[in-house]
Amino acid sequence: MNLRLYNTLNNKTENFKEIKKGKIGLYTCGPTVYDFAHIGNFRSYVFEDLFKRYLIYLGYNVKHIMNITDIDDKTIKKSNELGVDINEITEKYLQEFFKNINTLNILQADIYPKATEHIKEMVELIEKLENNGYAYKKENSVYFKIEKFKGYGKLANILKENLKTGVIGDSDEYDKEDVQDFVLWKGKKEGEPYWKTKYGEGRPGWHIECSAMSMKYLGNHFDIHMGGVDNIFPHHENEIAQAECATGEKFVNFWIHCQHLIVNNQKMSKSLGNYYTLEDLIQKGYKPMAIRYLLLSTHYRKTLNFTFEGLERAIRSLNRINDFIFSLKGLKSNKGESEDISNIIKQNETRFRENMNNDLNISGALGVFFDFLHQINLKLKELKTKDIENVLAYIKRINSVIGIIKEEKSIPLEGEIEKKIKIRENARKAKDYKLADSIREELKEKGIILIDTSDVVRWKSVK
RNA sequence: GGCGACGUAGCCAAGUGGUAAGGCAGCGGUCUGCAAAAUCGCUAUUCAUCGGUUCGAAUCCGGUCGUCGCCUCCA
Repeated sequence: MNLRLYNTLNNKTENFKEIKKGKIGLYTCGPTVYDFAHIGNFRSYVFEDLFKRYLIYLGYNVKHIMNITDIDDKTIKKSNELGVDINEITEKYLQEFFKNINTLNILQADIYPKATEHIKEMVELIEKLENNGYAYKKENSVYFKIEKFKGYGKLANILKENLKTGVIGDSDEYDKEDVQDFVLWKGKKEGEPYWKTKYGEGRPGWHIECSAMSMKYLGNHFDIHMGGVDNIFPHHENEIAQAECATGEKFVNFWIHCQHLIVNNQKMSKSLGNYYTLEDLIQKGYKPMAIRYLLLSTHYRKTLNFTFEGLERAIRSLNRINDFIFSLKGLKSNKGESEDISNIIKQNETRFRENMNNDLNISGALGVFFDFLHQINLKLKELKTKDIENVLAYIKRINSVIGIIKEEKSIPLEGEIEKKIKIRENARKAKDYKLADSIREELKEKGIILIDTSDVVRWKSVK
């Protein structure tokens, strides 16, 4: 079964086909580095990561570009409010962003181009638009004339005449010919950073950034562009307009958009007190992998309702996977390999892939994976040495896609704890269960969980 | 006003024409000194609702009710 993806461009699920065999150009809209990213942002990033990991799993060579918006209204506003240089602000939150990405086990992009380092490319793009008759200067700014572009609105499925006019955005600050037109280059304003270019002193509009940088690194025509649904209009619509009017070529084949996250059925907002950054959740004691699992486990085109109850459920679901691996690693086995187990793996992987191929149906795919755990649990005692290896290798393959299983670090036990375990063992042998249980309870409080098996005592760390 | 999404068990969530996956929680067994994990059984005659098409509908069509998003800040 082929990989099928829902393409916002025509609102249909289509067979995926790459432009250049085996290679994929992927562009994802990155953060505006003016503040900590919130869990809604990470829902998108985690989904994009899942998708990218799956492409890699399928054997594609993926070139992934994620832009960094480090010049825009918000970064400027923050800089002015705090009286701190804008670069200091953006650098700080860029580092925080990278830290968060790492915490959530999100693979790094190949390149993180910054807007401020691509002014030249943006100006060149504006130049092309001007030459082709799609851009006009007014006062000190440059605008895109959407009336000239017939395809305008095709992504968002919006008719030009239905666009609300006036009152919003820049319409009264800048002097456009038509309120629907969007800005390519913003003339210099007092107290704002600016660049000297052929269009005068000023700074780039937001949309031009993504068009310029994506084409620089991926070419005029590339495979996949992703982002949150809110970006469909106007951002991605404008990107298409800029790129296609400048090059005359089709810009992107597949537009994939991730739905939003809401909290307790309400839009996340600071005023409602339901606004969470990753840091907030981690400080509450939630583990990154549980957060990742939660963000990941709902299909990307469905609104995800974030609740702490859901997060608790995610923890317990993850426990099932981790406990399984734990039991597997503690097994004593005989040499050999059984065909039975190899077949289960093969069949399960096929089903996993079928679900993922179906527009990245992660819920279905996870269901398949839990089926696998169950099937193997039933045969745990019959597993041979090679079977265990095969099962672990399969889990590793699955995890290369979902990325929710953290490699267990074998933390050495402190001597004192080891001593306590021995005392408890002796107590158990002497049937002094009162003492044994109190030691078990004591260690549990220290984060060490003891598990009695028929021959040895095993332990695991809560962390 | 225009465009669009969604409504499946206590909770989360697959299934998109062939008779309701999976996870969590709950109850009752097995295993265990007791636990933990695992395992077995039970837990939706029914998919918001009303009608239609069909041999057959959660799935297709139409109406109704409800929730939500977008229409130049936004992942």
